[in-house]
Amino acid sequence: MKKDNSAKHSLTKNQSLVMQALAEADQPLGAYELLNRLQPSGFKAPLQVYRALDQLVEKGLVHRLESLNAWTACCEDQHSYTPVFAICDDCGNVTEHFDEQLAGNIEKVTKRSGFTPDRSIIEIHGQCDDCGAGTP
Amino acid sequence: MKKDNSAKHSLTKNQSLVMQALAEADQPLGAYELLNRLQPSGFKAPLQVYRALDQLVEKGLVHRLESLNAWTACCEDQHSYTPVFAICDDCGNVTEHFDEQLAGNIEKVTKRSGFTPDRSIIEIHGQCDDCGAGTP
DNA sequence: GCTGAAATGTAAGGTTATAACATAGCGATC
DNA sequence: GATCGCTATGTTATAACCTTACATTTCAGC
Repeated sequence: MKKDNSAKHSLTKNQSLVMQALAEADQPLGAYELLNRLQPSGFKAPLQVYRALDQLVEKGLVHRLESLNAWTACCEDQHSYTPVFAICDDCGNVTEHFDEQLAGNIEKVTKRSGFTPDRSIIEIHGQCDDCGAGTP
Repeated sequence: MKKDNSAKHSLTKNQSLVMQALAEADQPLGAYELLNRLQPSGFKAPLQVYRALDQLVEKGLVHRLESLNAWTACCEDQHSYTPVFAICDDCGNVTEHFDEQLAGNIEKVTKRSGFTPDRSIIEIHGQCDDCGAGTP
């Protein structure tokens, strides 16, 4: 189970519930899957989930996985580098990595053409160690 | 206007039409925007667009931009490295870049944890040269 | 207690993507 | 040239994801 950093960020009720659901999940969750899981807690409409998610992303506690249309709790408290997500297409497990050099290289590639980077999305699909690509 | 590589790949009718529409666009297009543009050519349902897009992606002629839910014609004929997309959040322009070192970095970051990368998604949002982030 | 800002509730609707099933084209084989 | 099998296509319906618009509630700070 992932760490729950909600304490330091004074989350609201809905934010806490969404954060908790994500922290308890061992995989990224879609917004409607979150809605399902939170209906017992009183959630009734997608917007409640989306609002909480947006605010949690704003605070840096949650990341959105663009290629999955899903959301995951951030693995650590704070991080300055762009996260790299490794997504296992077999078991759905996702791990979060950081690499200073990688972040630097991305800046380099785009700045060559006068581009000013703001936020980067790096998502790598493949097979995790457990699902062993080499040993089917 | 981007280069149209359809000749060498013996595309079907629908694939050609979608390829042409993307090649003529100066920006990535959503599937439903493509559908609109192709209705004069006889397209009637989203699935016609999605099927053609999938096949074109398969052939490497089209890329999907995950963070935009949009599709763009590949800028060159063939490329072995993972493409890096620089997406201008102001004007919507997207440029495609390649960088061997960057591709190597990604492998490194994930392989540390026993992960076997298959396909990578790198999309950088920011401001392009024309929209000049420093000179608003 | 009053007020203003933020959070929440609720309904409706828009966009993006897929499932399921039917039909048509076309080359290979008999 | 009839049949088979594969691929592409057509069509309808529906699932999945996200946003707009507006009303109501909560709550810190005065």
